[in-house]
Amino acid sequence: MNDFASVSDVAASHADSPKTLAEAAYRQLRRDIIEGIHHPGDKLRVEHLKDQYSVGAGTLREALQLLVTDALVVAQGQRGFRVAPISLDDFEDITRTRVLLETVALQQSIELGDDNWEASVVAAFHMLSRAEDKLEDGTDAAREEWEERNRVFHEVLISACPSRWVRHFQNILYLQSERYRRLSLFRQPISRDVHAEHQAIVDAALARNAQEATRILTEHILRTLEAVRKLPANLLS
Amino acid sequence: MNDFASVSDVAASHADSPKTLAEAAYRQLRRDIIEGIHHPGDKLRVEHLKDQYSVGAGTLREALQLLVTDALVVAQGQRGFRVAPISLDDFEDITRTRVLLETVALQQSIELGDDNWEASVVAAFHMLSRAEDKLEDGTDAAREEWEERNRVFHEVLISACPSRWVRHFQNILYLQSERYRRLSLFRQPISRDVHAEHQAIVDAALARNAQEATRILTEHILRTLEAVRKLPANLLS
DNA sequence: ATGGATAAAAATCTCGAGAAAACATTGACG
DNA sequence: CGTCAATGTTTTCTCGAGATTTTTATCCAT
Repeated sequence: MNDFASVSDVAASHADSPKTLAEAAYRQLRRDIIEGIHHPGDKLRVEHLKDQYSVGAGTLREALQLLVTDALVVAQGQRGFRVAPISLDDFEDITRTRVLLETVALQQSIELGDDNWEASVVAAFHMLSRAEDKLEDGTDAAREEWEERNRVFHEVLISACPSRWVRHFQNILYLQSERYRRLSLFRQPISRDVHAEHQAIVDAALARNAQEATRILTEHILRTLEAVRKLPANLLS
Repeated sequence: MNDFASVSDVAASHADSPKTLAEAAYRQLRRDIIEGIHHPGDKLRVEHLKDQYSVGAGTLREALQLLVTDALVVAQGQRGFRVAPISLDDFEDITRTRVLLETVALQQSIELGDDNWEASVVAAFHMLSRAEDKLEDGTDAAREEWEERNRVFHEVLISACPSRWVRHFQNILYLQSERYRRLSLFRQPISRDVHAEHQAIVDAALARNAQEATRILTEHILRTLEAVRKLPANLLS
């Protein structure tokens, strides 16, 4: 059929239920690392964590290995696992690479996307807008839902890009940037008018104005970099 | 210090000795998959492979997980592991994405590379040329050494690119394309004058002619795609 | 003969204990 | 007083067996 995200997929978010304990532990761990519960550079001792996540040693090991795939955890030879360190340089790199890939993908999406793609974009934007409303409550669940829907929105935007590899790399980079964004959101919760930026992207995309859409998207992504740049250096430990 | 590959690194190739059994099994498996010993789509049964690679079940499992990182193996929920399938579409995607990343990286390398980088490039090209001579013997070892030095050459070319992520993604894509290149080399061993192409890239790079260098590099990469396109379809099973 | 359901078989996933390696502390020697 | 070496502790890595799930084969009913 087509390779685009269907509207129902958007509605269902990314609710692949974890079928294995290792994957469940993997998701929990990933969330905890992105949330900052495990600090960058922290050692991840299997003996200590296997109780916390209620799985066996080998299982937790597998979960950690999966996190190495996402580059959220680094494995050092015979010296165990560690939460991937963060730095401003790294985030600059992530951001610029993301801009490179995401603009190319968006161009192709705008060029090739069909009605189904347009509907997906509109739907994802709607879901995101709703989540923005609930964000007023200030609950953790609301913020988490917003994060997820924001991710889906960016994913759907480029879902008509025919390159699976570009989309794959974009996913990885998005996960990475999520760690940094949490840091900036913690300090200056809602300074930017993110909604307007997203709206502008959607408008330009549906108008098939690739140049305008990529321009806004680039600024949109770079703005987060600026926000992180203004953070106190000690947060990037 | 600097982040470039040192000349000695080039000489030493990529000889990180595997310090763990899992990593050793991972490398063997990776080589076997790229070599085509395990065919695309094949099921990788842990029970059967753990004897073949002389490791425990859990260890082999870890090795397989590492291969998922390189996208050479796909893991399906509770249904075990499988060699990643191949297709012409996939290789087109890999190639185009590789061109995108590698040209950007080469541009930056040419712009930012210092004397050390130039020396690395010359050294890697020399190593590759020597391997080309030995290629006449037709031994497996010679071809394998050429493959490795070709990889190093492309890696060193973009080693002055400051983006670790671009280089990381390029590594993954190179590994992928290696699978397909083996297929094409099997049929038409040495039809192209690869040496001249590499020489032209080196010349343009050292002359700091980014436009020319990226142009040649792009053609160079695309040529392999054309070679694979001409393969009989049944090889892409 | 075809389709569905049950049961046997195979493979995967999970767990805990033993072996190997790395780390930290302490003591001795120059 | 500083450096080096040896020892003990901690942590990681590895292995084989048991529990779940998937797959295959068989059998009965339509």
